[in-house]
Amino acid sequence: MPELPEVETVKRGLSGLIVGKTIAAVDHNNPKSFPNAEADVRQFLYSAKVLQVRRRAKVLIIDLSTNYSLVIHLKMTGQLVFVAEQQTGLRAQGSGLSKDRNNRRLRFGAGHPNDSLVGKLPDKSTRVNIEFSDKSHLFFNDQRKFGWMRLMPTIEIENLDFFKKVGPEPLSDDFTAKVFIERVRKRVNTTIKAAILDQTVLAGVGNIYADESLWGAKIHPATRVRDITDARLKSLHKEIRYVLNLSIEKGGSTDRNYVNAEGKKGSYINFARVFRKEGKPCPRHPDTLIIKTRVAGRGTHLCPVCQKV
DNA sequence: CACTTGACCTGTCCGC
DNA sequence: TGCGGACAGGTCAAGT
Repeated sequence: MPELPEVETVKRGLSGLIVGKTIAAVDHNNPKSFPNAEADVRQFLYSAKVLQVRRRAKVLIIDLSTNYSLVIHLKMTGQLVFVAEQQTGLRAQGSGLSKDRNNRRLRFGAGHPNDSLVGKLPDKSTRVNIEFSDKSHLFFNDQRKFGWMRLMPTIEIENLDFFKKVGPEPLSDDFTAKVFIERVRKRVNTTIKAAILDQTVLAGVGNIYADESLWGAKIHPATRVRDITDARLKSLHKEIRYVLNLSIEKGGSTDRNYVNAEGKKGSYINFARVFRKEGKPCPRHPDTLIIKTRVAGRGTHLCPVCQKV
């Protein structure tokens, strides 16, 4: 599920919600989702204070006062949701929950657009339940169990294989068109979609923003990198930064599972031009319909008129 | 080495 | 309704 904008949105939300809190207890039920031994959990997690929340690529890092960190990858269906102490009538602002005249929370059935997970957790997808000393909770939910949360010394994070190999942050000032073109050209013989999905080329782009940026740059996702001009790649660089920034502004994309730190959905999907728009008109060519095909083993959306191989 | 394909899981949706 | 198969936003390992 979550790509860079979704993870960034969770990071920003969590920063304002858990920094300064002290961990009091931790529950976990699946070694794939949370592999650490109990002894380490007790020693480095219990009584630890949250110092800061960071993001690198699609990975979240919660730094603790014990010089340990929680490193989290949400993969396809992971969620990190904070729930304040008591769900009383007067809740913290911005929770996204609808309320009736008496300021009580309204109940919604599953799938309602205004539905929220807050008040329903933990549930059967909860893999880790962190309780803070003020009785608030941070839940790590993950339906498909692809994601993970692990406790490790802060200083060792950079030595993880993933961090040693991962490419530059696409929204950093250093990530110029020149840098992008140099890196993407190392993947001469593959398709441009596979190249920008490759986290060692650049960090953070997943299936949604790959399709969205390729449409923006008018490049067919199956085009071989060697067949694309520098001018087109320069345009793609700009589009990648544009769609990522726009999505962060909209709180990310909720296609199925994604929710932010308050259990609320993102709205980028409402602004998408091609992703999940198969059968809808292309914004540039209202007479042409967006099609869905398969490129780089992934569902791929494109306009057959403005994106030619 | 560069590149592609399946595996990891659970849930949902679609066609029969 | 039930059942089988395809598919879902990400990475890896194993294959060519």
